[in-house]
Amino acid sequence: MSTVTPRTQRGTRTRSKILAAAEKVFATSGYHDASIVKITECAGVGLGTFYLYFAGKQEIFDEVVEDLNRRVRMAMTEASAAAENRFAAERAGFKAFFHFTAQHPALYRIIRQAEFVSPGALRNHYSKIVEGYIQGLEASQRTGEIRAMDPEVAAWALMGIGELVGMRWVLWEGTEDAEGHRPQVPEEVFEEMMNFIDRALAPEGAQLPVKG
Amino acid sequence: MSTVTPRTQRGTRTRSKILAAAEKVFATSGYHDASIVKITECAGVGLGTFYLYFAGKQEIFDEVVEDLNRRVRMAMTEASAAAENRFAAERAGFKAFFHFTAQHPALYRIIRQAEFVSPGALRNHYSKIVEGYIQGLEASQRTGEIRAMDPEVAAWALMGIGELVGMRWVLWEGTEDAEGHRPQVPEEVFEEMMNFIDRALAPEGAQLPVKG
Amino acid sequence: MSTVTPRTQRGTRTRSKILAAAEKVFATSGYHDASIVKITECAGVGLGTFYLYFAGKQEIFDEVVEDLNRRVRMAMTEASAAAENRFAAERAGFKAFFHFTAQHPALYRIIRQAEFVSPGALRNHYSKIVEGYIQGLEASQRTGEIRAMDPEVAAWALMGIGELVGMRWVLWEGTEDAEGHRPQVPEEVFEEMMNFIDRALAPEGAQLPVKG
Amino acid sequence: MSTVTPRTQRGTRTRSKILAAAEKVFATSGYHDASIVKITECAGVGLGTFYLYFAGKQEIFDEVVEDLNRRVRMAMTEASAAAENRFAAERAGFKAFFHFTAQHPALYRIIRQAEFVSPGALRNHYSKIVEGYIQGLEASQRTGEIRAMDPEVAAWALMGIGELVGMRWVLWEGTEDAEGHRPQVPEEVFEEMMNFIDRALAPEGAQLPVKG
DNA sequence: AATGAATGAGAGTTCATTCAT
DNA sequence: GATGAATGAACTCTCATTCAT
Repeated sequence: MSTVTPRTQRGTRTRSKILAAAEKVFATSGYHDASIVKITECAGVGLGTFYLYFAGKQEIFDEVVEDLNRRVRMAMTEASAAAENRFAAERAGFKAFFHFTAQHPALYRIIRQAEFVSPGALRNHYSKIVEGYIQGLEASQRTGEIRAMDPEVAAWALMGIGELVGMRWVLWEGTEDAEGHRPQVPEEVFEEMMNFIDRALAPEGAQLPVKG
Repeated sequence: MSTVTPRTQRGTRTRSKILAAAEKVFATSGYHDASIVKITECAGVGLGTFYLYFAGKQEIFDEVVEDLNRRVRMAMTEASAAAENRFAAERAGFKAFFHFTAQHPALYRIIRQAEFVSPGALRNHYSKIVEGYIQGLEASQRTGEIRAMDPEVAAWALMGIGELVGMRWVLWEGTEDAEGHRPQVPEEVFEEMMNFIDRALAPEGAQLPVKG
Repeated sequence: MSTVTPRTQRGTRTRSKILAAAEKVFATSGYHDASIVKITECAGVGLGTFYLYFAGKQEIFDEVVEDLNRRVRMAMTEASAAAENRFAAERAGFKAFFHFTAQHPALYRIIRQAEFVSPGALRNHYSKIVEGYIQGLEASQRTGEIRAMDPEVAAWALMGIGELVGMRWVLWEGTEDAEGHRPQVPEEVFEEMMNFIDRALAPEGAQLPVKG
Repeated sequence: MSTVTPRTQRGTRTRSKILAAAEKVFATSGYHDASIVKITECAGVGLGTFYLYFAGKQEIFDEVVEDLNRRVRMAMTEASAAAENRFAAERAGFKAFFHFTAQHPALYRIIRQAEFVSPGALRNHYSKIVEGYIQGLEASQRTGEIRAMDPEVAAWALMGIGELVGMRWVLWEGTEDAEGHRPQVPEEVFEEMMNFIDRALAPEGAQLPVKG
């Protein structure tokens, strides 16, 4: 009995419930402790139902990763797009990233295990995000808003900063509130981080905006 | 039957063999696929022998993490200590980090799974490395070599940069050579990264060293 | 929800499609690997439709067995009936049996699993074929064409010969052609076998017909 | 954790217990209903112990088939060897076959399912037994005790006779006694069968021995 | 000190069957 | 008449851990 794309509305809803449950359970328990039983119980469907829509545990894992990846990129892109200049765009992008992280701790917790679960998914995730950073950096370079540099190296550096700052101040700091959401990065930490980044990217001899 | 500290020289040697095997197997297979059988076979000892020296799988994992952490910090500290100024120290520290990474891919592969295996070990690992960065940054601040800033935020940023650049250019780039070692970060990438960092940390109005 | 005899012509056609599909799938995959999904897919009907016409997997298996049994016996009877004497009838019967086997390998493959799936169906199948042999043997005994003997023992012996010779030379020998049919028993093997049987049955002091 | 040949005496005994239990359970329940749990329970060992000595269900099935095959052939060979002439040898061989069947119904019940479980094992089983028949027939041909014929065809015919007569009178007739053994083929049936065979094989114009 | 046979909880997965549409 | 989404019991197999030797 092979996996199937749902044909009815009811089927589509069921598939979504399972996918959402999987995100939650993977984030809470990690890949290996996330049993199909846990996922289906959390989704409120029978065990066998899982295999109606997914070929197996690894397949749904990949789909969850891809899904989170798509959503976090969209969140970042939308936030940046609304900004007036590169400073604002940068800030908005990181803000959106931390906001998403706070609401979907799954992003971190899931990605960091992917190394052995699904190496392809892992690389794909990071590569796609880096791609977004690169495009932004290249655009800013063309307008002279940032200095000349290899955008790829800078992109990985920016992602590294976001990743560990997010881990430290969103994931570790404090615990979830009643709705399972986490606090944002504190304002002063965020400013320090943005200052760090702005200086790293600033054109030769530029005047940095003064905050506060 | 509780774990035992080896009393004889032979016992000490056996324990070390198992620990070394565990590092290798965890790095190759990941925590969950690393069975005790694999570890003991790799170490060339009987299955039961494992439980003579370790309380269980999670315990030896923690010990491997701690061991790697101690060694990478020592490598970074030693490299930095020999440097003449903060620029050189910074460069030497990152060089040492990438060098260690290249020779012990286990560091990454193991750490990134620790989230669910042993959260304490994970935080401990990052915190200790950050601690080293903070001390270095504070010292440089006192001598005025770097600008005023919150050293903790900068420390996490630096660690993030090292982590993702290392992942991208050491772990992913190219494959292992015959001895299982990996290539270093390419020179030009390293320079771009250091330039990024130097600018981020530089005091107001400082002249950055020009790289030939 | 109980099984239903089709009331419409459409229903009758559907039921037949499923039965034919079941014969094919049972023969190809064996009883246990023949899922209801496979059968209904092969029949080109929905899964649920199966239970409209059959109470379950075992029931349709029994019906397939019975169906094959009826058809093979009819083939053998018709072939024998047209023959002029017992020699010819005998030959014609075995020929028909092998011919049917060649076109319906399902006969063997299905029957041989019936032991645990449906013991009753198994015994019924063999018993009915034996019954046919017995009637033929008794008739020949009355005309003196064959010697005095217990017809039941002889009948089982004949069936055993046919079964294993068929397995060896029809089922195993060569592969199916484009239409999924199998080659007949080679002429010389068939003659050897008939010679074996003729001698076993021949009246005291009889002259056997010389072949070739 | 891969399968292992037992190194200790205890291990050897355990492996044998499991193998014996498997024969019994396969014979009683058939391949598909014979779960590993049933087998290990019947053997009085833990579930996991099974996988210490066997790679899986199919592997132990093959081994059981091979084991039964070896034993039935040895029983037949030994019985025949002690006989004074081909008549006696033939009778002794079939007697031994039925005797073995009576004590190991597993032989039939297991073999007949092998078609889909392990086709190789099935062919191997029949081929090896046929090989024994062929050798006996060829020897008798050389001494002139039986007529000229293709020994392979005759061998398959003999095996077919034994198989179905055994099925009918040993397996089906009556039920097991307290020790799980089955009654022999009735004397008169056996004589009828041997008479059938003797005539089929007898040299031209031979006098058949008259049975009192 | 060292070993490896033994264990069983728990994992992922399949599929005959039911039933609302 | 026809459908396919939903179910859960039951299966095979893995592996951390114990313990007698």
